[in-house]
Amino acid sequence: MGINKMENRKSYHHGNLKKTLIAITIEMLEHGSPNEISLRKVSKAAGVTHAAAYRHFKNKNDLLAAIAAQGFDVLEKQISYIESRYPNNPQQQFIEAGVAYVELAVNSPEITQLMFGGHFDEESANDVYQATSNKAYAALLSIIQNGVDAGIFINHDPQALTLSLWSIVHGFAMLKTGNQLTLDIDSEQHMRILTRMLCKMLLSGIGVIDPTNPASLTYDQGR
Amino acid sequence: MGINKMENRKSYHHGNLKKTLIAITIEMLEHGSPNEISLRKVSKAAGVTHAAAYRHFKNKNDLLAAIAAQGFDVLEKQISYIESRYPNNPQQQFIEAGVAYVELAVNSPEITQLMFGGHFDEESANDVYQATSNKAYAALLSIIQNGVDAGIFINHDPQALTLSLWSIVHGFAMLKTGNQLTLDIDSEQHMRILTRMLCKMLLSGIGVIDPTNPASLTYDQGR
DNA sequence: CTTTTATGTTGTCGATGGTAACATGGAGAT
DNA sequence: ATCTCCATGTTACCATCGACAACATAAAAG
Repeated sequence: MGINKMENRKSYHHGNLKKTLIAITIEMLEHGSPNEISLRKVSKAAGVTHAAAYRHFKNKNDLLAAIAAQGFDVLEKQISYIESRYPNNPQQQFIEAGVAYVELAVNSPEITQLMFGGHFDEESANDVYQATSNKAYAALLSIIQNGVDAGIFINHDPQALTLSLWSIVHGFAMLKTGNQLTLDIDSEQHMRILTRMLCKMLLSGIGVIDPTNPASLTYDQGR
Repeated sequence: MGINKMENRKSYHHGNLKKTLIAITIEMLEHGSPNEISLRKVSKAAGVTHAAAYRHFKNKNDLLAAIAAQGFDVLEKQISYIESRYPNNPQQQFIEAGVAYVELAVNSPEITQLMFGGHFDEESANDVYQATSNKAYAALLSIIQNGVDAGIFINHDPQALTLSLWSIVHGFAMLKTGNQLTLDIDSEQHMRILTRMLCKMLLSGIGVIDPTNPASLTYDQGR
């Protein structure tokens, strides 16, 4: 536990330095802001000299971008999993994808801020970073498309529906991870309830749920 | 135009250094990420040595926090103005406040990322910063309260309604300013239309607009 | 066994954030 | 008008950082 120091490494070569550097950086992110991180501190914690990191990352931004890209990857996988978990139920996919989005963000607030907080130079937002960002969007769009194909989401363009879902859960997640919310919603349970409420508001706005009866979903809203 | 250099200042004392430093920093923010900014470059651009800035700001974070605080101030004033501009029409206040929120954010994407991107250390998110963040929330809550008092927003808690509006416009704004949206929505006109659509989805979700008729608002939806 | 290549080290550079000691001159008191 | 005080700016300095080049080592390839 703690920082993976590998201080008692025997060989000249580390063997797993790239992953180790990423892991240590993530751990450091959880204890401070991104600009408190230095390649030198990370390298030292990995039991390696300060220049070793440059064999694995082009520069500091490159390391941070790798972590962000990993975040997008996890996000996309999770949303896709939600889609497969609730087959033939676009409404539930809609809501649970939103819940998963917020849950992931809140469980890794620092990485979320890194992913979306504009911490990279323009050019450093490179191929990997851009591509993986789009994957999260595509995963959401797929769910929306299910609802459109099933004739459930009928009043709006799929792109617009995707944007609305993404916006509301992303906004909630960013406000929470950025400590902008005075509401003390500490428990995961409470976060889920709030997120479900937000998604249901949208769903009824899309015309799927009777707005005068927020509990009109076909599955148990508690859970 | 250009950076306010003040290079031909005559007196030993600058006279307006604090405001000048803020202005120059904002201009620099518009041309690069926050971590490309250095107090030394800013000071040099202001025609002053690098240590002078420390007479006006405790440290670099303090300067950036001042800019963020200024952003929250503008945001709150704008939302309050919207509220007063459309008296006795909570729906319109709801939508136009959302539009104003997104418009401000998109017009100053770098400052928006600075305000919400987690660019400050915990302790540096000081009194001013926290207080002003809350003001934006309070401004939105006031609008919601109008609708609740008028018996228009009836199906949900005011806090929840405020959170939903804030989340969706904040999410949209953050996705846009973070260049996460592949949709090319360059024109302000298009942004307004999209934002209105998002807000209306929510409004109908709250039960104010007939979801099968998105144009059911009482005022001209174009404009 | 030799050569190549990937990976880690040492040494160095300029830039940066921050502090301390000193300099300057404007504003208020007399 | 002059003196004094103190807000404000300067100079000098330090530790740290990102980045690079030259060198060292060992694992893999032949």
